[in-house]
Amino acid sequence: MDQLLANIKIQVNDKIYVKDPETTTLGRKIIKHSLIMMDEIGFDNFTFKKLGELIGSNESSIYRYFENKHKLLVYLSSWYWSWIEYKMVFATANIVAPLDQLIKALELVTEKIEDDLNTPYINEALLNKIIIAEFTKTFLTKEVDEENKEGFFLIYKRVINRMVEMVIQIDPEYPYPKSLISSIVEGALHQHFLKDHFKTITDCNESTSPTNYYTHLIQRVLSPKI
Amino acid sequence: MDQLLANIKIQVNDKIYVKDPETTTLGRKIIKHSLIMMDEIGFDNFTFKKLGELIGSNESSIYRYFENKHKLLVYLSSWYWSWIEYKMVFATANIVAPLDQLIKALELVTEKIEDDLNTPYINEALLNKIIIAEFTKTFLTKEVDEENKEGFFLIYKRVINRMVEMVIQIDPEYPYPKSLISSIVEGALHQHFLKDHFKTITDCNESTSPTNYYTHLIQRVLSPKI
DNA sequence: TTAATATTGATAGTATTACTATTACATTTG
DNA sequence: CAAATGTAATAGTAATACTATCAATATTAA
Repeated sequence: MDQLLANIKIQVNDKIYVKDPETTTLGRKIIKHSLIMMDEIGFDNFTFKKLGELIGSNESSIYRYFENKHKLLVYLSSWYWSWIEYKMVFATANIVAPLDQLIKALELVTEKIEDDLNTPYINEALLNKIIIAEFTKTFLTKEVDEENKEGFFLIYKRVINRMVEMVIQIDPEYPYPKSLISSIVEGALHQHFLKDHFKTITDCNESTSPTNYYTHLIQRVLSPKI
Repeated sequence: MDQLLANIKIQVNDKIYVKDPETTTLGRKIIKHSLIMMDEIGFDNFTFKKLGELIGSNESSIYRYFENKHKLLVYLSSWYWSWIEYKMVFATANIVAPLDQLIKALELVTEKIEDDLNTPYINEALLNKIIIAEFTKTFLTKEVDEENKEGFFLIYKRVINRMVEMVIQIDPEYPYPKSLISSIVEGALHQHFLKDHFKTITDCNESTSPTNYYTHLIQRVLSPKI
């Protein structure tokens, strides 16, 4: 699986960028350092001018890759969910029992991520931190419906629907499979945030992870058919 | 309860504002019209200049009430959760069984809100829409830890902890009461958003509400002691 | 009632952001 | 080697996010 990833290009909707950043040195530099910078100062304080200074490139050169910083964040998010989807497909392919599949998939979307060394210019650990802190900002905008029509959130929704299928297999009678999964995927990011900033309203900490909480939850919520 | 609310002032941490907007005509105008405007154009496009034009006041006059638009959003959120807390305390006061209490509280935090006519310059239906679309932006910032220390999110956390207490009463053995409630409160807002924008990843719609989903969920997750 | 004080409005000004446009030069590719 | 593509530098615009000052008006306290 690790080696496979080295040869496969993560697919991102080409309407998100002006020019594919994966194809040039500057493009890859933009991605790599935008991760570092967004993690450090946050999306709100991040600007193309600052990024340009950091990588020793002109602001206008960055605009040749991304229309604006919002699109860059959408790109990073798409990349992230595409990478998660890829891992999910492989990690669950050999698992027969749907419940075990779901538990595995759950682990992938709720665990803290470590850097995947197969992607040299993307630090997944950083990207995961950015997703936790910034992902909701990609869709909490007035333009969400247009961008959704353009397919900006397709991969994210596909990841969720893959897990929904597992739920339906496990317990066809369960009435809210979509809401269950969408609230888990979003909720896991939120629990990671709480653990770092609002410790008094979460049980997650060093020893208990969002993965533990949600694994326990689905086992109580779903009634596997025998 | 309705009459009571008319006489009680919703308390908001006074570090959030420069000058209490509830005490003057202009202040109340700022609140009332910021709701209308934020609902219409969204928080990101909202500026004090535009608000000033709308209410026929100078931009600088608005800065006398709020340092910036972020603080205004924090104010509106605090007000919202304070109002929810108030309703929760009254609505659950006469209920004996903790499970019934929790179901009632759950209803309050997950249902779609209608305007409460006791607060003439706050339209709660609008405020609820703004909370759904913008609330996470109040804490997904680099300043969250400082602002948390200042007590900006106290009421929100108190609402959650009230419900956590109910969960502990219902099922003292349940290992994740805080994560359960924090993920429900946040998740309910998210489900409302999905129902309006990403219909393919939620079961919520005209006939099924987030309240239905979460009421069903807690009954499966919690095992009431007998 | 008058004087002091608080509130608001108007104007102006600054630094930063979020871009767009143009030109020139460098590098890669066919 | 010519064309296409990529990159850098400069300049410029409109909007944003404020801050400061001062005059006009409303409120309140002596």
